[in-house]
Amino acid sequence: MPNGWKLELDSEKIIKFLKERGIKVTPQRIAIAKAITHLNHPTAEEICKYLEKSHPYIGLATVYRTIKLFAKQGIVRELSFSNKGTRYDINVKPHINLVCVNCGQIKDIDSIELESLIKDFMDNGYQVIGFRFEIDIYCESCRARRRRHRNRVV
Amino acid sequence: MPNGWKLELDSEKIIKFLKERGIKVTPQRIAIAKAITHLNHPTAEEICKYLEKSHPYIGLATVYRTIKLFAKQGIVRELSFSNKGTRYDINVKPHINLVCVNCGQIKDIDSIELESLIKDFMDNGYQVIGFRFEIDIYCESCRARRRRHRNRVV
DNA sequence: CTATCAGATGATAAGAATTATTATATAAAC
DNA sequence: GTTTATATAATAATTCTTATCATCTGATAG
Repeated sequence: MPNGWKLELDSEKIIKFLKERGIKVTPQRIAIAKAITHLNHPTAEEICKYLEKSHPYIGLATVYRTIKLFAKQGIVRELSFSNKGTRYDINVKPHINLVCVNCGQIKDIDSIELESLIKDFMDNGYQVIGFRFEIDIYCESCRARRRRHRNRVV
Repeated sequence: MPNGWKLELDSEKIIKFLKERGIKVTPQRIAIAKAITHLNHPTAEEICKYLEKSHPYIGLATVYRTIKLFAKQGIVRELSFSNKGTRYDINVKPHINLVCVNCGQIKDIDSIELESLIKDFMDNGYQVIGFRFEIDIYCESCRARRRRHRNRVV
């Protein structure tokens, strides 16, 4: 994971990264890498749906397998939610995930404080394999919708 | 959730908390509340198993329903993991979950930096409903086991 | 260019975790 | 104690993810 922090993660870099580690670069993996960089914290299903147009043959199993592979390589992070299944984050640099508890939308926010907090851990002898920092809020659009329907429970 | 931070969460307080909000207090709910306070980040199944002794009739569905209710009230937090299912955390004060990527053990760590980081968010107009901060490491016992089996992949 | 082979894929079955359903039971208010 | 809205237990259903396995492919050597 610490390695991953150095990566600027576009699909080209991912491909290069796989090659360097002797991992086969297949059309499916390239397509899935591109899909993840183009989508915002997608689920496996969303990736599959996105690829339907260009690669109708890619199965959900392959998506899951490939994501797991990427996760093991520190290319993506898995963010499991109790309701909406697992989402994948391509940004492995320490940052905050602002999650809307209503619509599930995720927004990434950089935070120097967070980075130094994790760095402190590493300096204190911990081998940090991964991390996850998430703050649950109502996003702007859900708050606006709420204001419009004040008396209704959103 | 901010309300929850003020709670010292033993089962008595949980019962009081439910009553105040007009939510029925049933033997099952009391038992589950006690179970959660006695167990360390349990899964629904672990709660069910723990209660087998004293309340053999409580079903898994009831455990799930009750936990969801508690979560909605900010009494517990849901921590979903891709592998090992969902665990529940009774400590709603901002803290760090140190998660062992090998055995899944979770250890809570207080952090002033984290508290102030979240406070900053609240001061900036965000309504913080919940949060989750988790750092993945190898715990002490897994590291010890690793040292003993250096050549083996743990 | 073709053969070889480890590893990847797709289709589908299997499994695990969680939620919905529904008849029955019960807590809270009177 | 009665009433009534809500909770429960048992089980079915659903959802999400992983395993299986026959087939296919990328990389390498000849």
